[in-house]
Amino acid sequence: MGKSATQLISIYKRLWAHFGPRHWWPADTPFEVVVGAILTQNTAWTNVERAIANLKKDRVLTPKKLYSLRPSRLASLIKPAGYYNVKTRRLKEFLHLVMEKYDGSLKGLFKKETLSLREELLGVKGIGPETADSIMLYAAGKPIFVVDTYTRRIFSRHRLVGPDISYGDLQAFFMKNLPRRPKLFNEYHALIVETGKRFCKKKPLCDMCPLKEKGIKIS
DNA sequence: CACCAGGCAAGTA
DNA sequence: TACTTGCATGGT
Repeated sequence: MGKSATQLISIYKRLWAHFGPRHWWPADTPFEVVVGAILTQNTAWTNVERAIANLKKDRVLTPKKLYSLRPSRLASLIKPAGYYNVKTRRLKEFLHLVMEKYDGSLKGLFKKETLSLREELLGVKGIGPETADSIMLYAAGKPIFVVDTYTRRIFSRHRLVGPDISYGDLQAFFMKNLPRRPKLFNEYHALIVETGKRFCKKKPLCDMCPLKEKGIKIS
């Protein structure tokens, strides 16, 4: 076992001991995961919750219902999540794929092999690497590690990687050094986000962080 | 008031 | 290729 692998496991254990299981993704259905993944792009989750609540209240949180909504109506429902015009287009782009190619069923889409599913998701305008990987791991259950702002921030501050590491390289760092188990990837990313939200914001609270003993200098 | 949040695409040089 | 900018609400 390499040094990086040992460190990654050690950090995971420490976070899990501190926070316990996260039960991610916070959603009732795979489709809700997809919608949440798009709505949370560069946006606080509390705002996404309001938007999702609006969709549930009007009982339109299914692919067919959302696809049939007028864009102006969808935009007004998701308004609390911000970027509502952009995100309306992005949801519609994804729904168009599901409706036209998979008969409105996520099941069909998620039957694809991991790599071809990733390519297909990345082909949708508005779905980038993090959104695609969140959908794959948390909606489709594929063994893909999700990288986000917090991941880069936490692991570069602890000097396991450089601060400007690319998405792909950071993802590979985790996937090469951890057993490829969806359950582990699920829990690890969820723990990273919890740590990020609480302690590793742009203005860090490193004294409080469960990783402080391994911790290093921060700017 | 300023700054930030679980990105992404499009524009510029 | 490598920056830069627009998108927008709600919390601190």
